[in-house]
Amino acid sequence: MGKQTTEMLKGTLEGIVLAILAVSPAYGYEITARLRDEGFSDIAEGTVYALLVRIEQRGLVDVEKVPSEKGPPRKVYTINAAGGAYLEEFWRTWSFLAERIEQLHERIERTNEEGE
Amino acid sequence: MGKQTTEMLKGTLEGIVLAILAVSPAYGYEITARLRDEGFSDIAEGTVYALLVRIEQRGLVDVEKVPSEKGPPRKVYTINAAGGAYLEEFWRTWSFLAERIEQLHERIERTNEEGE
DNA sequence: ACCGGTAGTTAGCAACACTGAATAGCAAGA
DNA sequence: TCTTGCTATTCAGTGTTGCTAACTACCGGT
Repeated sequence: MGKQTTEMLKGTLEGIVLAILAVSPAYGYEITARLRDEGFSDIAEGTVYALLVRIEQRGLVDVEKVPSEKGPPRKVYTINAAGGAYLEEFWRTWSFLAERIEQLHERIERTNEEGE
Repeated sequence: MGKQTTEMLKGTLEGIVLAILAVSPAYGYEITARLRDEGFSDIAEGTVYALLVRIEQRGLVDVEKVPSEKGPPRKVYTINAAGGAYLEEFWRTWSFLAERIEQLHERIERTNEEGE
């Protein structure tokens, strides 16, 4: 994966995972798969598991152990009230950043056009 | 500044600064000021200077020392060809990420509406 | 008995933004 | 003169984050 992507995921991956959990509860392995489906093809499994541990420790999600038919028990994560609040804050921060960056992008596009 | 903002800036601040330099060359102190004008009110000066050192070492910018009338000499940074290529890659990465996240956001908005 | 898919854990690493302090030049006011 | 204030840059140390790589563990089919 591009190095830029890696760096850009810092600070956003957490929100992305919480957003996925806001759609419906899920366990680690499943989340990794959903991320792949979403287009984040190369996110390491280890990364997701580590992230889940973090958001659990911060109390943003509730966890339930569910036996699996084909493997060790799953840890199913459900976003809770604190997680919901955190996610809202995430959207606000994201919107702010996205707006600024889009503005910059457009300004540069215009500058380039004028220069041609 | 919010902790989320700090984390989200990782990977994007570099692109933002390069984008600012793509508009016109500038020196560190000035860049900090421009960032404030852009709405990034609380980016530490030290952060900007450290970032400038990094992108200089990677050869993304050219540097010229210019005497200042009111203080020590300025280091004026100009984006070069390598920096331009890097910036383009940045826009691609950003667009990809922004698209995915917007999709997720919209999906959740819809989910919430249905639930009401 | 072995292999492949499912599921999770852990240790160590590199990159990045922040804090806080230090350095340095110059101008205007007490 | 001394000091305050603005301009301008540098540096050491910290915390968070995502990645890599290896390991454990459970199950079914060959």
